[in-house]
Amino acid sequence: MSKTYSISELANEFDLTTRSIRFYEDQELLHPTRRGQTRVYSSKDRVRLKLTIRGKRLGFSLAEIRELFELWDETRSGSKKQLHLMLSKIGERRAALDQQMKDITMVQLELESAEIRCRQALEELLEKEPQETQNEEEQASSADKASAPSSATMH
Amino acid sequence: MSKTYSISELANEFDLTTRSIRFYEDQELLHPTRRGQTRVYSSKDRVRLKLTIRGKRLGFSLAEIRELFELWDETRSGSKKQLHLMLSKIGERRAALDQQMKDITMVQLELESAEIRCRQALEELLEKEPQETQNEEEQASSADKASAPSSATMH
DNA sequence: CAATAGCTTTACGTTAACGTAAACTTGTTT
DNA sequence: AAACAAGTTTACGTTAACGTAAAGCTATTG
Repeated sequence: MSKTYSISELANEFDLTTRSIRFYEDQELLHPTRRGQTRVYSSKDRVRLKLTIRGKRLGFSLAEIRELFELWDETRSGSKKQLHLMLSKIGERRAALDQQMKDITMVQLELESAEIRCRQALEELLEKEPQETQNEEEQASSADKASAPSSATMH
Repeated sequence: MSKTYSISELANEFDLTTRSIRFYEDQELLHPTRRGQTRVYSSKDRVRLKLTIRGKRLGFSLAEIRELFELWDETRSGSKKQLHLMLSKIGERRAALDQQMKDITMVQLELESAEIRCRQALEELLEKEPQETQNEEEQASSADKASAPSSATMH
């Protein structure tokens, strides 16, 4: 008997709402069993949830993610035609991800250049306005080598 | 006077609808000038459109893309506080992209393994059912070495 | 035993990113 | 001048991915 999880355990672990998790089930990304009326998630479900989140971060729709899951599941039992179709689908996805890799590289370059520009603008400011008590220097030094974790409120 | 573009020129080049392009303007991603009532796009607008598309492929929302554009624009004129804020935002974005890189790598691995599994299943089929006249063999040979470009309807 | 905690279903609301249609202007071609 | 092409505004419709009540089951805890 491998481990099982409740809906709120998973919700906490992955920082989702239970609503989302039930919604994913609705979209057939998860297939928990039931104990009475309560959902019981297997570790397979947990893995799928993790994969789903990863997929979402990459901009995949839930439908696309589901498609990939189904492909994976049907691999064993597939007919010849099915298998070829799967290979083609997988090829599509891999190509799309290759494109994304390139995109990311480009955007990273842009951001890097923006960062440099930003730092230069800062330096220029510091030259014209030499010292003004500034205790905010901690910031400047800390953000230097690692791209900061940065909590931040965002939106 | 550098080159300018009409809305449909851009729409064709980037395979968008004019509706989308106008919508992007509405969201302040583009700022075309006007000749009469007609929009005239500069090459700067064209670059922004290209960047927008790239951003979208990475799962950025239009609002996020707009934010990045604004950061970039305000870099020159920014105050010290502003500049630090920008650096922080840029750091966020770069961290997110780093995460995406990892995600992609993981998913690529999964897909690769799925592909291998697929090919093995195919081989097993071919062993048990040596030849059966199959005229579906055209398929088999073509999908073999290159992960097909595959146009595909996607949507 | 009544209340609390955690789960459930049902169902309407919301936001982003456009699609789609209607009605109008403006220039160009026949 | 009539018709066509390309552009415009206005506005309502649509889909995905949840949010947000509302109302009810069920176990255990004070």
